[in-house]
Amino acid sequence: MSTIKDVAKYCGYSVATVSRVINDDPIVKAETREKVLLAIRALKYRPNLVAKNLRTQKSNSILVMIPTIANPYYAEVLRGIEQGVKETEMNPIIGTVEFDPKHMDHFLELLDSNQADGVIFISSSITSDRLTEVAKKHPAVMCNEYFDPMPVSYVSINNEDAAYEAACELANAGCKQIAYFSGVRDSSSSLDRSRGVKRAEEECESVAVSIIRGEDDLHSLKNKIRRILEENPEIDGLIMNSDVNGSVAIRALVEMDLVPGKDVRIISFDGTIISEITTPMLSCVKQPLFDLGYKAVWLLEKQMKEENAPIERLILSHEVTIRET
Amino acid sequence: MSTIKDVAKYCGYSVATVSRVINDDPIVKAETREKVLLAIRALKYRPNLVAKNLRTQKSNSILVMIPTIANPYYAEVLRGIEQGVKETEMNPIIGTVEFDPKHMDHFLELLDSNQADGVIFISSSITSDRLTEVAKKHPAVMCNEYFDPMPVSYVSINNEDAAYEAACELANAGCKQIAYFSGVRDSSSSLDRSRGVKRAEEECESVAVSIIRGEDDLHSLKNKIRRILEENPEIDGLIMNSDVNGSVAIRALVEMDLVPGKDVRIISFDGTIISEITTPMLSCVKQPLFDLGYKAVWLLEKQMKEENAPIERLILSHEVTIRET
DNA sequence: CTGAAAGCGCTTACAG
DNA sequence: CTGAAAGCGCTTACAG
Repeated sequence: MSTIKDVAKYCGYSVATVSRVINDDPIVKAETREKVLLAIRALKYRPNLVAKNLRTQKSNSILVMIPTIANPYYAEVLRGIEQGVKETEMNPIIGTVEFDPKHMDHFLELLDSNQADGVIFISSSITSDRLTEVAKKHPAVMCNEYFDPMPVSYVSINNEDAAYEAACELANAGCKQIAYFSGVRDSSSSLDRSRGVKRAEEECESVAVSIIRGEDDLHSLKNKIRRILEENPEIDGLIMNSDVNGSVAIRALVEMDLVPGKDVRIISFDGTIISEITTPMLSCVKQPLFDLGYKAVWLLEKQMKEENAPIERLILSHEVTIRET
Repeated sequence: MSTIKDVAKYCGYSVATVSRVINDDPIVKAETREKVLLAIRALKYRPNLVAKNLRTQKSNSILVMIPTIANPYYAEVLRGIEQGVKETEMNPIIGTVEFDPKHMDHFLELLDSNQADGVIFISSSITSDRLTEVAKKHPAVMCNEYFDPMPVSYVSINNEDAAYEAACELANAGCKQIAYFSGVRDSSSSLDRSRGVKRAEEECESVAVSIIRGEDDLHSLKNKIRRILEENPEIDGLIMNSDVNGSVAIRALVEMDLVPGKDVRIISFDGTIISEITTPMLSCVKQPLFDLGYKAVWLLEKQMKEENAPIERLILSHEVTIRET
């Protein structure tokens, strides 16, 4: 590989001038630029970004922490992040936590060892304490979750409204008794959604809502749904906190000889591809996943540009999509 | 952030000695090591890996090219890659091509600009010509696909055998007329699978097999399946080249009032989570996705260690899992 | 066993 | 408008 020195020698200018050409410094004479460019092409020169990063004390990378990659939900958010990052010529380093704090520490090291300039935490990929610690030293933003009150920018949908609307939608379709299966952990989104379904219960007197804690694995969840449904045959509406869990609800119903969308309606959160490949297709609360990721990068950039940039809270709009359940 | 110089000053040794301690050089006296370690802890020193990388002329990162992240199939392979990479203390840089050559070039630049030391191409994330070019300059391996003959290591399952077994499985279950829906592009796996189903047709005289080219989007595929099934009502077995496409087959059957797994059997490739969340659950050819990724890293490491390491072709074993279709 | 010094490939104030 | 030189934070042959 040729270096900047080789280029300088080849075209007869100094490395300083070559550097200026590479960095589009308008101060260099047009004629000089041409000659340097010619040399660069002739030698197939590529700047060594490691050297540049060392010199400029930036890594040009941001860390993206996600709970797990094995979920189309996060994949879609990542696509938005990649788009955002690309526009700023940075590289994303994807850290999949897989619910293991050791993994998290491993990735957060990258911030301290100058391999990443900032970090985006997607969903519940970090604890409140740990975030406080990290955010003190490095630019950080949250995506899809938040800790209140904490001086960290975030982007999310309004989960309370979304859950409220989902419950109203079911009520309008004639449901009298709705069960909301929440997440397993008390995340902000989970709590907000609970608040939303409760508000729906208060506002429309025709409907009753119960909140049920979910299960981590699909099989336990399916059994739990069946049990709840057997014990409460009056339940005719289900709100599931993810599309995968929505698919589990379909299965539970089918096993009980109930028809999803007829005997029991289902609305699931997220609107990933999962909600489109089930039969029947899941009605869902569509989150703007791509945009959530994209905006997270945008927020992070602001934090990285200014030392004391103001904290921002961004709420994107969702959409309740009624399909076949 | 403190640097190696600060540490040296703090403990009274030279930066050279501190460097040796950091790198576990056994030559330093135990007593010295202790004192240096104390200083490192006192100053919360973290080595700047960018500097180290520049000095040692390695990036400590490998590039992982995938067609798209929005697919549980690739997500699972990535998990294996992450595991492998972690064990070698490298970082993966994930490049999602999204079927856009511009994206690919963007990521391949990382190799030339010293930000990555080697590259793994997952599935059909590159063309044969481009790979030849890249492999000349950088360590490279392929995962799940291959180009023959080409001096590049790869890891894959035996797709021909897998498709053969899937077809035999359907034949044993009583199917007389099988349709194999292949991929849209002529990848090695697609071709090998076609060969496999043809071999099954030759060997068991009781069954006929037709090969049908798939469609890129789900809706077109569903319509195509319906059309084929309407024109050929004797078809009683379907082999789909992905779980997502398997789910589309389920939907097509249900819309035609056919019962998946009874009127028409389905075996889909891959065995991702998708195959577990459909109702009925898809029978499938389970690929060792995690191991495929893990072994790809292992192969790449060998290529990176030695300039002229021999080319290896690794075939991992698959498994036909019969569930409800 | 330890240290002084060169050097990895860049950028950037400073001088001219 | 261009160049000489310092320096980013490390590693490593070499000398002692």
